[in-house]
Amino acid sequence: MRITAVEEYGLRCLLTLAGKGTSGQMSISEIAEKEGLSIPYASKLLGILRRAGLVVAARGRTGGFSIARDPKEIGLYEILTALGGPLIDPNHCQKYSGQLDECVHFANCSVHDILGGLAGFVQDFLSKTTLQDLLAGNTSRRLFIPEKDLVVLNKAALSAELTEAPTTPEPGA
Amino acid sequence: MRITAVEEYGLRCLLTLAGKGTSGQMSISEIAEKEGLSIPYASKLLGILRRAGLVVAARGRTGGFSIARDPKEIGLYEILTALGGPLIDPNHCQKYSGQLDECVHFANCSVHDILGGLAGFVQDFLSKTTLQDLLAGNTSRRLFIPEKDLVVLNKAALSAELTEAPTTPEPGA
DNA sequence: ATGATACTTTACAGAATTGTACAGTATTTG
DNA sequence: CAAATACTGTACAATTCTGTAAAGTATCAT
Repeated sequence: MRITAVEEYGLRCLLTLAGKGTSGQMSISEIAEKEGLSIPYASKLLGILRRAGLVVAARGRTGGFSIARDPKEIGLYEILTALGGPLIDPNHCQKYSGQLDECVHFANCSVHDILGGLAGFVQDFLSKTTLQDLLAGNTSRRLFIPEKDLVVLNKAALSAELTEAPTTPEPGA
Repeated sequence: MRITAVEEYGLRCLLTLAGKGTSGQMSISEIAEKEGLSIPYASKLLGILRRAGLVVAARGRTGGFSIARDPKEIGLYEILTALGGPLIDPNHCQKYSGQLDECVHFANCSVHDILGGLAGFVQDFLSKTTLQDLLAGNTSRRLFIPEKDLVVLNKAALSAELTEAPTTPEPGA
């Protein structure tokens, strides 16, 4: 489970463009130089971003790329899935079924449950973090919280938890 | 960003073994058949798990694999990193520096901040979810919570948030 | 002892991903 | 209109990952 190269570089290119604002513009050459990428590679990445509707391209002599929307309106989830596909393949069960025709855990597959749940979890986090957050350096808003202070719970169960066991959250199953 | 095949299958093999308990045992053949994998491939996966200290192997005629520790003591984070390497490469900046000698964002790299933060976030979630949770089907404890009820916040800021804005959490930056 | 069984290790073919090369199309400037 | 500039699309070499193959080592039953 890792960030792919395309996701990494693509996100950076988009971030650079976002820094110029909606009315700003940069050519592939400029972006490539700023990010230390080759021009053909930057072209490919920008092409992906354009087809995903995240940037708009102007052709011709005075052409270049601009960010398609306000950075506040672009979540990381949309960006990363555009660049690297879905977090969990929708046909996961079908794809990873080994030599059998279908997933051997088809009926009751806790692995898929947990991985699907993780994906939703990551998606939630990534969706709520926007390009604007990255631009503003707002990484500390949801990040860098000491682990002991980090909780991920159902709100309803949380009120009780806050007044009872401050250290080890254990809501009813 | 995705779950790799080795992570997926390796986790399943480990889960199957965990179902037999610490004193239980299964041969590669049995595991391979149960998971729909080829015997050589299952061998490779079990080898990885063994070197990571997650399973123990007994050689010889009555040999086989057993889970190394109580499933309650094995978190998903340990498993997935053993099978697929770290979520974020420690030498991320060095590796993904394009054609330059070092990451062009070296001094102030919000991309690395956010990705590193995400990794810590995922790590926290995965560490707190154990094999036992998967065995018991306890996927609902931290999963399948409606998004509107899901909060990820600093505890200190949370008490105030619970009494003020129940829908859109916005702690001070 | 000896053979059967089962884990261990290394090497390798096929597939997917990465990054590059290059020819093509569109637009502006003079 | 013609040249320059910049995006677009396809094809391809290099690398990495996936899954297989096969030879080797250890242990137990007889």
